[in-house]
Amino acid sequence: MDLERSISALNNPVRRKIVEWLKDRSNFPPALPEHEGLEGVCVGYIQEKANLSQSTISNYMGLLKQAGFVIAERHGQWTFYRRDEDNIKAFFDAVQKELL
Amino acid sequence: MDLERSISALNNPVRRKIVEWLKDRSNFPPALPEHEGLEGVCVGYIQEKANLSQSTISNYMGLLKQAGFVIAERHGQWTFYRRDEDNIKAFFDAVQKELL
DNA sequence: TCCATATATTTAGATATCTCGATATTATGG
DNA sequence: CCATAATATCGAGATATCTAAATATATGGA
Repeated sequence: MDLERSISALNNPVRRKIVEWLKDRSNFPPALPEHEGLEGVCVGYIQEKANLSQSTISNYMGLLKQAGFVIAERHGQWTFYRRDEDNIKAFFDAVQKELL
Repeated sequence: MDLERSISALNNPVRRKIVEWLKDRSNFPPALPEHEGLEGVCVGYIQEKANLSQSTISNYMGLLKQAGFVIAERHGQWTFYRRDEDNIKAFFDAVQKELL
């Protein structure tokens, strides 16, 4: 739980939105048939929704992953990102403990 | 509740420390006799503890104030800062609502 | 009024973050 | 193997943040 890194990752409105969007898969287009049953959302869908360049979103997802907010799983050419609920809770606990 | 501004204010280890220190008045030297009964801690004490320049701390306190984490009250030449517990809670609620 | 003290504001150089285009990497299908 | 697609990484210019020194403002006391 690196609070510095986590807060820094959240210090951007689009990155916060992405974490929020990932709460509900239906915020994105339906998965391809061959991806049925896989958890998470691929980078392309996130990029489309965020409307920023591919490299920016890939970078964002890397930051969110390092911060522990999302888990990445590669399947073929796709990387699927999903929330890491346990780490997200741990972050809240840490912030609360430090500040509240 | 400007989440952007609040997270930005917390995106610095010393500023977070200051908010934490202010939880307990005894983290600072005792108040001057003429300040007995006044709430908060003067900028000089905070600066001493943080060990950064006067202008930096003054700037920090301004950011924390704009973000709603502290309340400033001037008494004579001194400005006393104390936590704004209600706003701090509101911040947590907002983050939780958005992310959790 | 003049001076000392506490804090705020201004200014600026150093460093970090943002965002993109270009390129590299990895995987798939023919 | 080649072409294509999805994602990651690199490099760079624009913008923001950090932090301090210098200066300004406000107050209190001699």
